[in-house]
Amino acid sequence: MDTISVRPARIQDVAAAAGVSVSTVSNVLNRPERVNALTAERVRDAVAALDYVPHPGAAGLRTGHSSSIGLVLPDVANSFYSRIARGAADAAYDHGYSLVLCDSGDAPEREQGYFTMLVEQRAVGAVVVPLGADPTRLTRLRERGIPLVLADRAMPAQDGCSVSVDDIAGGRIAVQHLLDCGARDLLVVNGERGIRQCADRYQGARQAVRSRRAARLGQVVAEEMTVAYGMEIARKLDDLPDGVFCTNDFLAAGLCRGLGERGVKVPEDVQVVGYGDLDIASFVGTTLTTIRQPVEELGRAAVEMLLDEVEARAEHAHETRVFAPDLVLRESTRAPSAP
Amino acid sequence: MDTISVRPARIQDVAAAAGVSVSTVSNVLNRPERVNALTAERVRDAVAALDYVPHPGAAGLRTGHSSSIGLVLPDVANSFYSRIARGAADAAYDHGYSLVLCDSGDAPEREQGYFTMLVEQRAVGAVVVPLGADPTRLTRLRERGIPLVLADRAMPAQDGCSVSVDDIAGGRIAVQHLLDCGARDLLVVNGERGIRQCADRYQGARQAVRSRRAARLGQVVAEEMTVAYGMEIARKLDDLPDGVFCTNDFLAAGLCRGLGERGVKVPEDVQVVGYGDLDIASFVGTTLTTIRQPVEELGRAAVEMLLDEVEARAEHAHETRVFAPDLVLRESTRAPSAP
DNA sequence: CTGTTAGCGCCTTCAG
DNA sequence: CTGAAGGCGCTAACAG
Repeated sequence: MDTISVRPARIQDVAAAAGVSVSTVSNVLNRPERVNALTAERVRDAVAALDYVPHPGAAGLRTGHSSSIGLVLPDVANSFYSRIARGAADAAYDHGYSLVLCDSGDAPEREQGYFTMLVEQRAVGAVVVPLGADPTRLTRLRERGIPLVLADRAMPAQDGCSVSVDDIAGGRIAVQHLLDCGARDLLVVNGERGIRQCADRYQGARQAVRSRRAARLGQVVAEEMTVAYGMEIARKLDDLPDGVFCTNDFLAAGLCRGLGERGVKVPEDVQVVGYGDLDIASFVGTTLTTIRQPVEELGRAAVEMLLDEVEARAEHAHETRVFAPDLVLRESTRAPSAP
Repeated sequence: MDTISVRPARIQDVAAAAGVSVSTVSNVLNRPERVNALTAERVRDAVAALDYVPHPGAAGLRTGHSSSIGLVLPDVANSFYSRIARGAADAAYDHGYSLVLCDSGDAPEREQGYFTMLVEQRAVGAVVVPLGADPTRLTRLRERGIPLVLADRAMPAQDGCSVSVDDIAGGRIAVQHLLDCGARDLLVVNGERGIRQCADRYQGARQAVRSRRAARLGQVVAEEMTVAYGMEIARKLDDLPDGVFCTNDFLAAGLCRGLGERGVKVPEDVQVVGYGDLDIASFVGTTLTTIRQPVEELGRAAVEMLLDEVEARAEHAHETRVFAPDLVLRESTRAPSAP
């Protein structure tokens, strides 16, 4: 069967069918308390009978409110971002907004294209993981009347809300856990220094060690954060540490495997903590103890903060929300002894 | 700085500024050929000066056309679906449509909620990866005037377009490759029979072997398609085959690792082909030769078929497009000898 | 080639 | 508590 093009019922049709005026129908739908219960009943019957579906777009034209919010990110296919998207979609759905997916594909022109699209659509706001560090374009969007919430990026508090995960805390938790499990000769297997997340996680690791005089902390930097480099590092290690914190799960998975090939047992000889709770962490042979980042919640919170700004306007105070990562215990570390 | 609420310029303002009528402005924007070059120039200047941005929503109210298309799927955080989303977003962007992300979260009520949202928004159409097998709700959507393209699911051709990947061909290619590489004693490590994809891939594998009398094909079914089960299977294997086709990359990764622990070398002793080209395939120690599915293209094609239906209407012929998977050569198989 | 006019579907004063 | 009328921003006839 092909598409039937029955012109959908309009509010007028409902009014006629119910024997009332359009404004009464509108009231029944939007402010039921102002309408006599019986007439309301009649109207609702008519709505059902005609399969009437209101048209928020038309309403928005009148009221000035739209009901779509933008989600601008570099690449939905990347699991970190797709998890943000999931959380954002959840929240948007719960609040009756629709989420417009804007995948900039790492291309600034395209990001800009989406920005103007959002202006055209009169989106109520946008959650964005911006591409460059340059805030000019973001500011312009905001001046255009589109409130923004930044995700996973810093943002001067006065300019708007932002959400992110605390990587320093993550590093601290990871290493603290190794200490709790009895490890004292520690190694951080890190990614490039330039990556903010890596630097922060290392800083957190140092904080944890500082509180425990008796422990040592080394660091080795992997060229790329992949399983292969993790294995490589495991092979080259001279004196084995008794605890390793890898700043990403791929490195951790590779490291475990490389150690295995040398006959080193995880967690008996060396304990390992990863970071990110990627799929791989629970699929791998020795499942990884790792740091979970509440990414979905991050997306959800971003949307909710945005809606608060949109709906509260005057009373809204910008907020920089930082989420706490937490530890997922699996096989690559031993049970912690009570401190 | 806070949101400045300057009421955006309307088409009237532009008309006034340029000293012409609104319809002329509209024409300049939509059918430039019907307008004198000089007046057009004046209008464009005014547009720029006032920072005028057209309001497609209002236009749509008038024309009846909307410019948003829905993307309904079970879970964006799942990499298969997020890749579809990426392709769909690409195509939608290229054609000037906006993509509304509808993550049903595996909940039928929610999927239904999104369906009615799409009706409300008068979406021009939707790409959907439906939850259940029941086509009733889909049909209703279509009757409501929202054309559908199904992704990764079967659909009677007369009811609309669909896109999917040919799993039989995928299985055939995988095993053919093993044969080309000299393997003769083959094993399929599969998931549950009930899963259509698994059944299809096995069927493809059998087709490949049938053409080569001299080869044997066994099958073993893993309870779950994870790295851990792959390892398990590698450990339990009695007589080693010389070629293994795992119907998913997790299984393949686990298998390789399990074989490694037994001292069996990949690809020297046993060659392995995976399926899916997940991240893990290229990150793992011995990188996996695997079957790539053109998932992004699937998403892109879905949107384009949808738009064809929307724009062509009468001449549009429903199409069931099946994509061909292909082989990605990596380290877990030896170079094929010319056939 | 350009201007005038009448809605698209809805909400919202303002009267009754 | 209900109805009539105007307009949100834009396009599409139809005149000029």
